[in-house]
Amino acid sequence: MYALIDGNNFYVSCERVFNPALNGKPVVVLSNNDGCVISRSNEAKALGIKMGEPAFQLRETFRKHGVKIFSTNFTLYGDMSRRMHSLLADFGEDIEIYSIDEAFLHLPDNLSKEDYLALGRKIYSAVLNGIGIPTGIGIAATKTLAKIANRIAKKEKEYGNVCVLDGENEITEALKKTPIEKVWGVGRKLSVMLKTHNVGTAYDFTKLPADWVRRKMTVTGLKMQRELLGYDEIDLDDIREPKKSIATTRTFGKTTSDYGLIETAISTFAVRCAEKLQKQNSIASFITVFLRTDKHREDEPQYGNAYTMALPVATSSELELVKHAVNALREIFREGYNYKRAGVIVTGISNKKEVQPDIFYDYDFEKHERISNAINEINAKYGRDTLRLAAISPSEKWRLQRNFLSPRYTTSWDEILKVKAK
DNA sequence: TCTGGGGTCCTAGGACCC
DNA sequence: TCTGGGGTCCTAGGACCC
Repeated sequence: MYALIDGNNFYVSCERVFNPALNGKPVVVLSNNDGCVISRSNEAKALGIKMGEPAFQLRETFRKHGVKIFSTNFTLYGDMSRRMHSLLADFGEDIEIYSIDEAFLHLPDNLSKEDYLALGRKIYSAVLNGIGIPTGIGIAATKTLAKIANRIAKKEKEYGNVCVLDGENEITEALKKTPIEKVWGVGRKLSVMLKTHNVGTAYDFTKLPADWVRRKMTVTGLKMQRELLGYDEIDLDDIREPKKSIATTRTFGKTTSDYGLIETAISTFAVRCAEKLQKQNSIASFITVFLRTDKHREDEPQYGNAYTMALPVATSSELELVKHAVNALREIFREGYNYKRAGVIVTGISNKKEVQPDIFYDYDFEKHERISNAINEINAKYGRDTLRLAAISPSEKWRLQRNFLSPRYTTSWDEILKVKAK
């Protein structure tokens, strides 16, 4: 059996932990550049605010209903996530962390329904009391069914945030009231396709012939169907496993046609990729650089391009990645366009112990590693970018706009919550 | 003025091998 | 006239997730 635990409206809940005056009020968290809504309190959802809706279109709604607005504070959310997952780990050896606010916990197989329910409530209280985040908990035999249970736990008040799906009739009932587009793995395209074949619910989907599902939806669809029928099919990569691709990409606060500015941005993204690689002890063998203009500005000339190159030697060195990223950028940069978005992606990732020296390329892996380590140590002690490559600049114009940022309550001594005595 | 960021998996089809 | 068979590896692109 699996329990799927996820934080309710996670980013909003993180903000509320340190600012209880937000309870009961409409609250939203915005994406980078304060662009789109990416987390909403229940009160904000009730106002009709949609996931991903652009903030500028909502200004009137925000004003009229006094919606509390926050910029993303990933430092805070990431730290709260780490704390939540470590609380969950107390309830079982096997935990698969699926995202910043979700984890699957492996539970013993032969408990009674009452015992699963009691365990679910215990987990709920542990997280709420431990870090102040309310959760939804779904318990069932497969991950896909646990997702469905989780949705019911949150949606139907009488469940009190915990739903156990055990027993054939109960599972059938749950599948019948789950619209097909709410099934884990069915997105916009597939739900449209399935509806034209008269599949409206998860239950209808389980009744389709397996070979039809295989043909129309590949093995992914087949696994989904089997999961709904109670066969455990989906294995997740643990989030602590090394990543297979690493990206740093940004939408600029303002568009720019200035090559120098973009080179600085790309160099900074390359350094961030290097840091992420080093953190998981990996090296990358390919680098991709892309840039594009603002696709929403139909009145302006559009251009977008990407360039992928094999690195001469797999590496995690910021010096090497910046050098090659800039070379890649020169391949695709064109004068006369206003660029809005750019990024660096590294792939072909392996463990750093597997570095293959190239006798034709002058590269001293150990020397680069010593440099990286020295930079990391200094910055860990004195703050990010205290020591940095001249190619990057911490205060450039492409920087994010974050006008509604909350303090980093849990990770910065300067920003810790202050309690005043009267 | 103003529209996020970072991932995974799967398949088809081309290049290449013997 | 007639042009094999069986494989691997890689990449782009599409679909999905939070």
